Amino acid sequence: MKKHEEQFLEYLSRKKLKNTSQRMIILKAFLRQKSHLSTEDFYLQLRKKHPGIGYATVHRTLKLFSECGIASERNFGDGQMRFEVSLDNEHHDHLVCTDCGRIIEFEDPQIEKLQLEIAQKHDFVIKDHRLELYGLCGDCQATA
Amino acid sequence: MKKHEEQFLEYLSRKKLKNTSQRMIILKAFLRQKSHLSTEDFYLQLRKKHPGIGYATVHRTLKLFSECGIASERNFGDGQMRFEVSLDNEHHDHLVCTDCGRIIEFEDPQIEKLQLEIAQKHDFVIKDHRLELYGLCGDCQATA
DNA sequence: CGATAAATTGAAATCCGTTTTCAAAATCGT
DNA sequence: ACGATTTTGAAAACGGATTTCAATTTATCG
Ligand SMILES: [Mn+2]
Ligand SMILES: [Mn+2]
Ligand SMILES: [Zn+2]
Ligand SMILES: [Zn+2]
Repeated sequence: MKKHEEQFLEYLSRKKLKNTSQRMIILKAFLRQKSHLSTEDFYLQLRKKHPGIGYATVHRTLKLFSECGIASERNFGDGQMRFEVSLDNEHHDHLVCTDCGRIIEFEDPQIEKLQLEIAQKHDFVIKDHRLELYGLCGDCQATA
Repeated sequence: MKKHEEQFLEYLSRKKLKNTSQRMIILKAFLRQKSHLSTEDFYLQLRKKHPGIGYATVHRTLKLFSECGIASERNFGDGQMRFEVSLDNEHHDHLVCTDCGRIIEFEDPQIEKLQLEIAQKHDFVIKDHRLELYGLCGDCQATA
């Protein structure tokens, strides 16, 4: 987990950006966070300990994390941007419970391979992709 | 293509909604449309022939189409809602060119099957899913 | 150290697509 | 045609993301 911090600091100096207390606080909170939080939720969380830090700063800093590669932006179609820590250059996709919001991550090399084949067949070069499976988690099937 | 019209009319009467000239005009334009248009683009298109019809009505009517099953809402992550005619209950996914916006549809039974297996493994019941491959189409690779 | 230029901050304003409001108009069963 | 109900279009409201701006903080250099 030290790698993320280094990567961010390196990005700051490379871009001639400044290292501020707010940025360090947000970074630490972000790395400790339960993932897939919306900007708003993350901000509300952070505000408990650090009421002085503004929403704009949180928003801007999360964008920085994304730019420098330590965070991934996610969009689960609910109109909120979400962020998660990105580990190395691992990729994963998501199961999303539409009832309780639970999110399960998965990785499937077979699907990834099939995606590449499809792209080739249509003369596409893939830069990115999103796969999300929406449904009910075990708990919510019981409740329903 | 008559089926869509019937399905919409049936939905209207079932929900005790009224059949208006605007709704019929929008329906015809929608069925004739080049797919994956945003509400805004569809509205601008429609307005050329029917300047009297308001954006709100177009928006509400597209929602109706979606509710009654003759349209599918799509969200390609650019902050615009898009609509397309849904054929029978066929499902398909999308290749999206991030340069020129070209959209290619595809279907892959193997991927669908693997998705089901993943869901089972995590005790999920899938209701819906989205798979989008973002990249460059053949033309745009050349240009770049 | 200071001084200074440059970057950052937080609050508020703005943006932009979506959705709602509301009074006037249209629909449709009778 | 009547009257209850629904629909319409313009404008306002909404909600999240982004920008503005004056005040503050940071980093660099003498
Ligand atoms: Mn994740
Ligand atoms: Mn399509
Ligand atoms: Zn659940
Ligand atoms: Zn292209």
